[in-house]
Amino acid sequence: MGEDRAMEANDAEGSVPDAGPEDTAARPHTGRRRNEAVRRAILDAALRLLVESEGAPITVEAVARAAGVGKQTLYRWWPSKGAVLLDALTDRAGQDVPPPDTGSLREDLRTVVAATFDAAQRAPWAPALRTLVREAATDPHLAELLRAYTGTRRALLRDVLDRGRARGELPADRDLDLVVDQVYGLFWYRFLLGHAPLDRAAAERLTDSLLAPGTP
Amino acid sequence: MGEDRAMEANDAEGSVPDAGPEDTAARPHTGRRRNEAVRRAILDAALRLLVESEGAPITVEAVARAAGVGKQTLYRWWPSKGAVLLDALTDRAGQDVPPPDTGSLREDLRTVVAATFDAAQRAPWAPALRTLVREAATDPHLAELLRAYTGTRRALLRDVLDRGRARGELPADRDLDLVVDQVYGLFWYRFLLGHAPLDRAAAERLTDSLLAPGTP
DNA sequence: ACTTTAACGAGACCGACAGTCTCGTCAAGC
DNA sequence: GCTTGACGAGACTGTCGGTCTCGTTAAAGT
Repeated sequence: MGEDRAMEANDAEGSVPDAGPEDTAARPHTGRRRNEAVRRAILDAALRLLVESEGAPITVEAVARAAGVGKQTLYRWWPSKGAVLLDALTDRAGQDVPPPDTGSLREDLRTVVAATFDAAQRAPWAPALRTLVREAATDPHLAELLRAYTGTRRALLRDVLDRGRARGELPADRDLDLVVDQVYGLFWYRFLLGHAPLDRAAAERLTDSLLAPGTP
Repeated sequence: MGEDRAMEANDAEGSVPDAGPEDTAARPHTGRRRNEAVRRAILDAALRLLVESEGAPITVEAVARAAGVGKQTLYRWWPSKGAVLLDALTDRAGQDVPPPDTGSLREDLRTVVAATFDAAQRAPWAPALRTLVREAATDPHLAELLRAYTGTRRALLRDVLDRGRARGELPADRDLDLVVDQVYGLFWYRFLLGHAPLDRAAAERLTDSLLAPGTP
């Protein structure tokens, strides 16, 4: 995803009036090339600040200074502050494990929920993610990116439920979107407010609550 | 609540060193009195902007201008922008109806959940509340006030559940805090993301999901 | 009436911060 | 060696929350 965003800013240059669409891709690249070390330095600095931030806002200048980079370099490759932060977070932490498929809905669901809760509790990315969500409140661009991200998470969980229902482990008329939202609703609510734990026990009880205790 | 906050700023004046605590309350009020019409004008203007905002941020200057008031007047009575906005919202919309106690947990829960969902869907305060939450992301003061508010909401729902459990409508070992968070978690998740409805049907299904369908 | 006190409207001012612009420099390819 | 574009540095702009100041005005005591 990081590369996609990075390119975005670049091909905006193709908007010369009446230049013809092939002009953008046709002209070979000349001049000095992008320095990969700089990209890494920016991403690393952003992630470090994000992790250490504990909810405090991050400034672009701080990221640039920490990376030893000019602000313009940053804005040359990312469209906004939020994009950099999200990129930094997903670049490292973003290897999504595929949801399990053990043949038992109860088992799969418990695993997914527990993993989600666990990641939010344990990881150093917890404060980072909290900060990111805060930034998203005032950064429409970031909000959109985050919305897309949560969308794929929902879809993944939805798949698990669909498989379970196909196996007859859930009544055919059960509202699966509601179940998905009950999981992530509780998750974000507790994650952002922090008034109650997101531990293993909570995951266990949530799973039991969603699958009626009597269900196989 | 409005009055309380308003006073807060005022008695800060009592912090003269070694003046004695009774000095604050003892000295009769002299000088020009607070103009109630101004308070109303500020609150009304803030609410109007909040309702019309549709998620867009509200500036203090806009509120002051809309109320025909100097910024200092605003800051004389409220400690921050967020406090004004929250005050404006709770001042009008804030008459909390006491939760029902019909003797049936299922009935009470359905009523509370449906009322909560309904209020968020129907009311013109929906965008206002969304804006407020957004502002809270960057305004620690407002975040604290909002946290307190949601705390009382949780406590109210918790009471309903406690009564139900006392009547034996819920197993004694059920995690009631989890149930509460499942309700408000889903609520805020859908309210803020807006990807799925918070209608009567959703309230119905959520209630059924929390109270095992077979329970009396 | 006169004085004191504090609220009021207006708006200058400050500090932070996102994002832009400019400039001198440096590397990649012709 | 010449053109092109990335780079670091940092000045600059615009916005906004919050403070400060000032001249005016209303309430209360004398």
